[in-house]
Amino acid sequence: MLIKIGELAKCTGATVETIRYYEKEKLLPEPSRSAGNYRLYREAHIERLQFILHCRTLDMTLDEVRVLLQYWDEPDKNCGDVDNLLDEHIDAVEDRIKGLIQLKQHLTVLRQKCLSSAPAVSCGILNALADNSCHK
Amino acid sequence: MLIKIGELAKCTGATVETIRYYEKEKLLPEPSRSAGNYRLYREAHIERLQFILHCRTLDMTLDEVRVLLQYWDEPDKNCGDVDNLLDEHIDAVEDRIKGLIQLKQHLTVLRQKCLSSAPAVSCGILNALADNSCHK
DNA sequence: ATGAACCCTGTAGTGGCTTCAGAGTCAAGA
DNA sequence: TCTTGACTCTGAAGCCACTACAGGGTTCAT
Repeated sequence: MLIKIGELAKCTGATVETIRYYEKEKLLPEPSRSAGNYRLYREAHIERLQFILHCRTLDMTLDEVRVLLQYWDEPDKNCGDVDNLLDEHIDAVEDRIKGLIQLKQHLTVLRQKCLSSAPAVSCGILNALADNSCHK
Repeated sequence: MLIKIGELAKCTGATVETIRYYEKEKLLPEPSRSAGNYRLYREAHIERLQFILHCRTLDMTLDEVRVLLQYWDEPDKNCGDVDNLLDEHIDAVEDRIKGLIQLKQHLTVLRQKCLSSAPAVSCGILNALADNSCHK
């Protein structure tokens, strides 16, 4: 029932270093230790780590994760803040997508300016990048 | 014709600190100095800085900018690499957009699981995040 | 002469890890 | 029994692209 850090890493997909980092950051509680000072984890650690990793795949910051873990730790609290955190996070992701789509548009326009294998001095891309009238 | 760092910052939109940082990173050459040891910039610096900033608004890394500046500095070179760099950069941006759209989808589904002001223990969001069958 | 606005250098901090150095632990094989 | 190799430990440094700060110097107007 007790597993070492390498096994925890394998079964969650995290790296060993990331697990130790989360412990240092107090996202994961300090586990018990073996006679040889190896960390020994149990089921609860696996679940908590999976929760954290899942939040990270959703691009949440560790501070956001910390807020969610508070609710995890105090299940009787009202969860209204969870909603708010998620709403704000969705907005942030939306903004980032909009920005990137604009960015891609700019890049694509730029890309079309170049006829490959011309000398750099006449490369449309370099010239467009240099052009200070070309602000967004 | 010679301007101080604050003026360069104002006319390009960079911060003074960023300009000094670019100098340390050898993206900008060391300018001449006044009697009082102030940096003095000329036209060429303005253009080069604008080029760098423009690349940065296109989300290029400083290493990518370094490659482009090489062509800037050697205008007789063939510019094929410029194309490749840009193509790769566009691909990377595209991938990031796709990832974020998926992410937003996940977040939106998650958000709908929550009826605000329930106790956290029964919050659908927290439960979904904890659910290890809920991998992407 | 004084004050405010600018400038200088060098160092440390940010986030979320990753990498490294140098050492200890443990099980299997010769 | 000894050794090899895979694993683990700690602590510090590195990554990126800045940003912030401490503690000083310069310049110019009043």
